[in-house]
Amino acid sequence: MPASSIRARVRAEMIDEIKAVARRHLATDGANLSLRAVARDMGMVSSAIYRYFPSRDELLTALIIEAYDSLGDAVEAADADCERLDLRGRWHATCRAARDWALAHPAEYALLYGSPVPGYAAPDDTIGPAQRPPLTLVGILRDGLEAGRIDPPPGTEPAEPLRDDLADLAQAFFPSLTGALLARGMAGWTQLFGLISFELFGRLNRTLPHRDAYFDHQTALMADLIGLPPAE
Amino acid sequence: MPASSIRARVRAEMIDEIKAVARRHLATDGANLSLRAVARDMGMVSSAIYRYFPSRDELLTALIIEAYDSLGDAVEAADADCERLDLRGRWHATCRAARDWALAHPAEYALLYGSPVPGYAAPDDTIGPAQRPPLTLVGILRDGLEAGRIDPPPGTEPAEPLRDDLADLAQAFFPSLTGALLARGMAGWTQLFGLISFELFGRLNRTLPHRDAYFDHQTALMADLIGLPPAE
DNA sequence: TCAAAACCGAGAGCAGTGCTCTTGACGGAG
DNA sequence: CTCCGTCAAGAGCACTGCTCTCGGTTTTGA
Repeated sequence: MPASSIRARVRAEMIDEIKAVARRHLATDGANLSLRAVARDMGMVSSAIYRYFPSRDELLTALIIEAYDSLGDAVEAADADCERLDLRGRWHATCRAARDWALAHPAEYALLYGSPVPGYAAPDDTIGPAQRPPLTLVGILRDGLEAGRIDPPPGTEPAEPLRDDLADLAQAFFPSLTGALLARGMAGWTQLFGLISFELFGRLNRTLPHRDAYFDHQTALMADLIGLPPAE
Repeated sequence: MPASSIRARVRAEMIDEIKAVARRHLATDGANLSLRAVARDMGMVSSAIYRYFPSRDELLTALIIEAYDSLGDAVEAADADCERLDLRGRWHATCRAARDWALAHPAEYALLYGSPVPGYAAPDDTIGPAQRPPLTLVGILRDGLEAGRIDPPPGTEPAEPLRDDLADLAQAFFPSLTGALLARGMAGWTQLFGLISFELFGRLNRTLPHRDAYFDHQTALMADLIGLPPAE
């Protein structure tokens, strides 16, 4: 064990360094990072990288999982910093945390939520970390329902056959979640993703200089739609 | 003119054929299409392509503009097929048209609304065609306001400094558009983009088999948020 | 303890990419 | 008919992901 662990330790450090250099390249070169380039940066030969990652896609997968966890950490920490029953505060905090993380790590965000790489299929290892942000939003719904503090405004109700789909999916989260509320929560999650993507990918109108205020207002609209009570 | 135009005609046909082959490759290989591959498909040598497109990015730009116009045509046609005062019908028709187009041309949609290509900056030729879909939505707002048929539900109002930004931007569209309504319209547009992206990029939960119904319901929620009157 | 097994880095090599440059042939314009 | 512009072709450069082999080191197990 002591002798073998020194090799294993060096190997783990090597993997970490490769991932760190690759993450740095990702920030500048975008999704098309080159194994040879990271190998050059590390003073190695390209073929040596393959001792640690069997392919470029495997390296990308490792970076994707790390990015999902980094985003999940940020979102969950922001949510945990709020009063449990301050539903609207938690909603805004999680949304802002996701946006802040995306603005700080644009290339990683593009890797997670941008167009999928053509030949690349995300392995199952990624679906767990990928669900952490939306699950945080579901947690807000759960706490709000338990406290009886969620009142969605009147509006379109899901009809068949969607009603059963939503009800089944809602039951998989927690029993008191209705399909109608789940749909509104998913609308909020979709809006959050769209807001960040538009801002990050440059599709936001240039005549909106106060982007923080715009983001907060648009997420507030979705909080209204979900039925989160106004902050007192 | 007659003699020179035969040359120009052949050249124009060549450009069209290159774009057609490239679009075909785009559907299979995604964003990383190869000039050499399209040249091979046309029985040419790669360097010959450069007689018609100075770089791969120029070819991509041409495809992007064509795709924007194709999407714009579909959206505007769907909108024009509706009764002018059937605001909700127009909203659903345009949303469905955008989704149908995206599902029929996933690679082109990813090219337009996916993560930007790292070294590539969209030239100004693209911003005109790119604005056609959102401008169609603005047209629904304009007709609705002129007919006095839009009643947004109560909810968060934009505060300073966002209020002025939105008001200025709204004035640039048409005078009677308020900043608050514009923000709700932009939320609808953001939601539409997010819905399509989630479905296309495989982030939609697999337990929602009736995707058409889900899409219609979510866009109906946004119609409620905007204040489009219910269909009678 | 000492040989066998596993691991590792370096290098060559293959097939592919975008792009540049030169060469030679063809066709329209004066 | 001659010139000039346009064209396809080919060679070549620098780059990519990836495979394989060759030595050298480290770890393991008998």
